[in-house]
Amino acid sequence: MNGTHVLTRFALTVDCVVFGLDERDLKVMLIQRDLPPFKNQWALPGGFVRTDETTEEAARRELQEETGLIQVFLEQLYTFSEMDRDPRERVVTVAYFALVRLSQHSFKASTDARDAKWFAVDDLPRLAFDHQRILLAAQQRLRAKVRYQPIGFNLLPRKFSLTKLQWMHEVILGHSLDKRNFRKKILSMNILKELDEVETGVAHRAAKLYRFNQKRYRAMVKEGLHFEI
Amino acid sequence: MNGTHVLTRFALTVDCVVFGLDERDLKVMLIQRDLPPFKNQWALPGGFVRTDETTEEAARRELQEETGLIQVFLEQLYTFSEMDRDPRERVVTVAYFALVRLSQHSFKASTDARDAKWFAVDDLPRLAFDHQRILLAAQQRLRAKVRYQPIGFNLLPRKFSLTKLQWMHEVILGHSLDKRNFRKKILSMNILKELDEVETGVAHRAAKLYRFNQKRYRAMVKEGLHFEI
DNA sequence: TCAAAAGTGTTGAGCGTACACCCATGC
DNA sequence: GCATGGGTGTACGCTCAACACTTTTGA
Repeated sequence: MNGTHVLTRFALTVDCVVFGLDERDLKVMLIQRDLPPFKNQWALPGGFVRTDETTEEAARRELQEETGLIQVFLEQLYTFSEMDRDPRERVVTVAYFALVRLSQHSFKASTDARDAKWFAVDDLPRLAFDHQRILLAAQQRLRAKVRYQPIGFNLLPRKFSLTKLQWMHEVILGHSLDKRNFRKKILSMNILKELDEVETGVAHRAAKLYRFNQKRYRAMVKEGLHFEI
Repeated sequence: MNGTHVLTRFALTVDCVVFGLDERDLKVMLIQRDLPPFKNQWALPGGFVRTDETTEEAARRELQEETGLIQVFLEQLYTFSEMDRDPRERVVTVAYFALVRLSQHSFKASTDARDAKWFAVDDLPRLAFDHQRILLAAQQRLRAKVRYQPIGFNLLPRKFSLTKLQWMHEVILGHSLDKRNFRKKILSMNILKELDEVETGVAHRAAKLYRFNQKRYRAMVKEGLHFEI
């Protein structure tokens, strides 16, 4: 701000690392680029920020435009400003990560004809720009955060079994958990509502279904609850 | 990136929340603005990012220019992009927070004649822009992080007593800790080196001095140490 | 009746917490 | 010798971790 330098302006983008969970893996949504640079390569959904929107608004807009997703869990991740991120010119990007209920969304072909597709995080194609690095940062953040904040619920259907809940944590953390201890712990927090429903369509004993009770969680936090898996 | 909109460019700044610790309080460095807007009000050190530097480089440069600080602990905090942050025009800012050994630095009058001064975080003047909010975010981050990462050492002299170390945590966390338990815990982590020195110039029994052993810490982490106060 | 996953308790070890007194030093 | 903070140990309760069998259901 000392006035001896010309005020430079920057191209500013947002990039979204969108996580979803299917029957097998943790997945990330990628989009195939139809323009250079990196034409035909896979990239994170994202795009340029407009004058009349915050970066978060831009992220939500891009998500909707490119993938049809609305009302997802979205959190700012990190801002990347290395000089050579984009071969065309200098672009600063604010990265976000999102968690979606993959089961609920039937992904309509994106309006601008780009291909949106889910990839297992452990089996990714080569990515455009520095998106590999951004994705890695998002994965680390997710892994760290799922242990001390109840954000994982955003990846599951609203009604879920304890087994699914445990499995979600195992997939994200990358190691297995003890079934009895996990149940004891999560139930003792008093943040789940036990429903009068059970799984359907399974070839064995059907599991009870639960729902995350956000209100109860907030109340418990006020009373000193320290969520931790 | 879908091409139907004009590519807007953004004024981009960095702002630094610089924390220091003196004999009494946790302090934050502020700078008195000598230009409008908010002329004569206090603000976070910071300024515009240049074309040839990353945001982190910009933050370090501004810190040096405005306060003389070099080689401080610096970490990206959050990017703020609300439309009306700056009354002149839209400015996006990448906020950083820094931890410095206040004891070591004699703060030379800043080169561009602006007044840099330390304020107790619990007794701040009205701040320019949305700097109050940024500062709050930094404080929350510091409070959360000091509990599970050994960053607090960056606020203390290299040689410190256990009492000082405990006191630092108490000031940041806002509550007191049990002396014996604190010592047991921190010493059992094996990340402090006990020196053959004691405090000087105190009117009572002099405390042993310790030094944070970064190498040892990294080794311990590899072996599964989970730093936590 | 078989396969497959749901659901359930106990025990031991280690950790966190609460707590009070003597010691060393400078003035 | 007194004031000031430095330094130290124990006991209890709680939480975490390890561990295996019975129950339910659909095919």
